[in-house]
Amino acid sequence: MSKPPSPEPRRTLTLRDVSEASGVSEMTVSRVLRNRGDVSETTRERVLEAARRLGYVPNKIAGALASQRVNLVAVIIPSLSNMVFPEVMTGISDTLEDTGLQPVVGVTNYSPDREESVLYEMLSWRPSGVIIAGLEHTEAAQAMLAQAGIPIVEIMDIDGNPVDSAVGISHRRAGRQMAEAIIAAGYRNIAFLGTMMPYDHRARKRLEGFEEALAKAGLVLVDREFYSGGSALLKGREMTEAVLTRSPQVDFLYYSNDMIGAGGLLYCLHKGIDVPGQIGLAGFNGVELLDGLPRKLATMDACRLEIGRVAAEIIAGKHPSGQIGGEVIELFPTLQKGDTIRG
Amino acid sequence: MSKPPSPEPRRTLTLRDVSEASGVSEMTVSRVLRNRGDVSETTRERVLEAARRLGYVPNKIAGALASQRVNLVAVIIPSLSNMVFPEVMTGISDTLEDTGLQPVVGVTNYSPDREESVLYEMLSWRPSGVIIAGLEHTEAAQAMLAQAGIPIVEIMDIDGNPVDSAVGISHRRAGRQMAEAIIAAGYRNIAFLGTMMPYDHRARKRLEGFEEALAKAGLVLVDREFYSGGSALLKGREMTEAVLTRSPQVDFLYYSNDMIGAGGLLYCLHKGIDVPGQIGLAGFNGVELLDGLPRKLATMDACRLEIGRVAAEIIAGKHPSGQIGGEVIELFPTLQKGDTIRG
DNA sequence: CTGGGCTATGTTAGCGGTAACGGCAGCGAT
DNA sequence: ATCGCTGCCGTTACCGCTAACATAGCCCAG
Repeated sequence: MSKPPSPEPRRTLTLRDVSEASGVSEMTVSRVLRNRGDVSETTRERVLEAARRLGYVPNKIAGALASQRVNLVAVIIPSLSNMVFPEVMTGISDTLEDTGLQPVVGVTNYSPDREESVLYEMLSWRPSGVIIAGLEHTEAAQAMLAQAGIPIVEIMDIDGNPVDSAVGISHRRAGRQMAEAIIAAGYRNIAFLGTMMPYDHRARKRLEGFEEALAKAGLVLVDREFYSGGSALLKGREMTEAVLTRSPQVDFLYYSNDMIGAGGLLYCLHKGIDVPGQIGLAGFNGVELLDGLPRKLATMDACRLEIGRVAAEIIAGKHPSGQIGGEVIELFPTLQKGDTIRG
Repeated sequence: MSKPPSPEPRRTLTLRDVSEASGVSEMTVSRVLRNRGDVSETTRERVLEAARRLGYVPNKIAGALASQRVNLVAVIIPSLSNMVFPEVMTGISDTLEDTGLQPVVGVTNYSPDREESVLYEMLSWRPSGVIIAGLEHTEAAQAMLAQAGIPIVEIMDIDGNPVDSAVGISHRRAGRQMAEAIIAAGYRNIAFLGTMMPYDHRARKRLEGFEEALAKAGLVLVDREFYSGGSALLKGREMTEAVLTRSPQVDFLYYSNDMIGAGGLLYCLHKGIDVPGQIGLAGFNGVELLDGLPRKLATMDACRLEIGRVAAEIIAGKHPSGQIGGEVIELFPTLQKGDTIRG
């Protein structure tokens, strides 16, 4: 593989190279490249031409050290492979787009220890802000966030005490609302199917809110089934089969996410079960995927895009509230009954 | 929101703070914190204790500038919201895990210009390597890659000329193979349904290979349908309906990805079409999702995890081939006939 | 023609670390 | 006693860039 005939892969270029090539001081080159300060049009062009010709790429490491400013925003999330966080990312990226800030993602795989170390790693690059999923962190992580001296936004969830700002929905309330809708529709033998991950606090809170509302109506879950890992769609089928076999009296299945709910829905339809007459179904997240299903699954959207958008606005200091930090912004998901809750 | 009662949000800590707190030189602190060089056990502990107590987080910006070493690997991909790149990311992360290297993702949304600017931005942080999707880049991007002086790995595709190394599959060959299997199964009236994105070169190459094999058998596509954006599952349904309405003679539908293929499959099953008797279906990617479908869609896995793994190994300099760079590693996807190709 | 206020550019001093080298005990071998 | 180690730690000189200030023309009011 012969590389293109570059004269010599010489050491990487610096401002000095550009300054020499264009006959001005390094400072002037720096000013041109950052569009800062006054530079005459003719020098500007001479400098730009030289930079382009040499293929100069500025060294942000040196720049950041000198200016004590870093245009990075640390974004720490549990996973990229479900449908929810990529959409949050989209909201963040879109909003950051024209602020000069850039998101840098770290993935924790729902592990608190990994979260701690990812956070440490990212903070060591001195970002201008942190967006981090959830309100539950290790003690050390909490301390780092509190001491960082930069805006912190905890996203997705507001049931707890944020370090600084928070943007999200109340999962407890979401669980409650869904339970109320289900009860109102006349279902009484309700089962829960969800993830077992010990650290998915938001799924846990939804379940808590759900059971709370059931209790208020004098009901308890008739059955529950948990899973971890694997193809969510397939797991949804399997779990549904397991529950329906074990507890034939069940008339409603509440899933902790849409993906397994979709699996359950496909299973029920395949089995010829009357949905929502005989059995009702509901999921959580409001993922786009559902639009393509034979029947629309009842769900609640989690305001993912909006969460990303608002979090980014807070970091960029352009949130309408105008506050400096320490705000808790609650968003309100809407319940979409779809075709799988009767009434 | 009162913060925890930290005595004073004082300026951020430096090595000097730790060195004063532990009564040794900054250099020694640096050595302890990096586990490098000889330090007596007692001083090491004194330093660590002080660092922990103060909550010191090293400044990698300064460190990187001084040492001319950055433990970041730039990963530049078109999207995070389909199922393919997250899995590549997983392969990369897993492999980088114990090398001290850290991936940093940039997303281009399939836009060459955005790719160029993301690349520029990332190179300005002087990463130790670049993993970038595809072989097609703007001229400027090509130049930057060639000049960067660090290992570059272009992933997913090997039908073209890599700047340095490449890891991927031949999409042209993949398209050909699928066509051959379809023809061998006796289908003759074949339609293509896929993405319209002008910059999805890999989908384009698959289609090219596909048509090439058809031609060799004296066949041409009976129909074709393109889309962009929206819920892939839903689009799959809609496109399938459109094609079947327009060209009732069609007996095979080749989709450019599994997601729209799944939508098509659900549509066909819903319409009571005999699959694979009356109509056969095939997708591409081998996503886990398919496992949960009522019938398994024929597909070809794209070796996503493996691609990520190998790319990361090359960057980390621990690929078995032992070469320094400039290698092209072709992986071979396997065709899974599933339940949607007869025979 | 002179001082003040531009504008366009250069100079100086770090930013917070680390590479490279230097120094100095302590200690066994000669 | 001398030498040469090795183990531990400090000093010095940057890394490549930018904030802050200094400087040099230049124009115009007084």
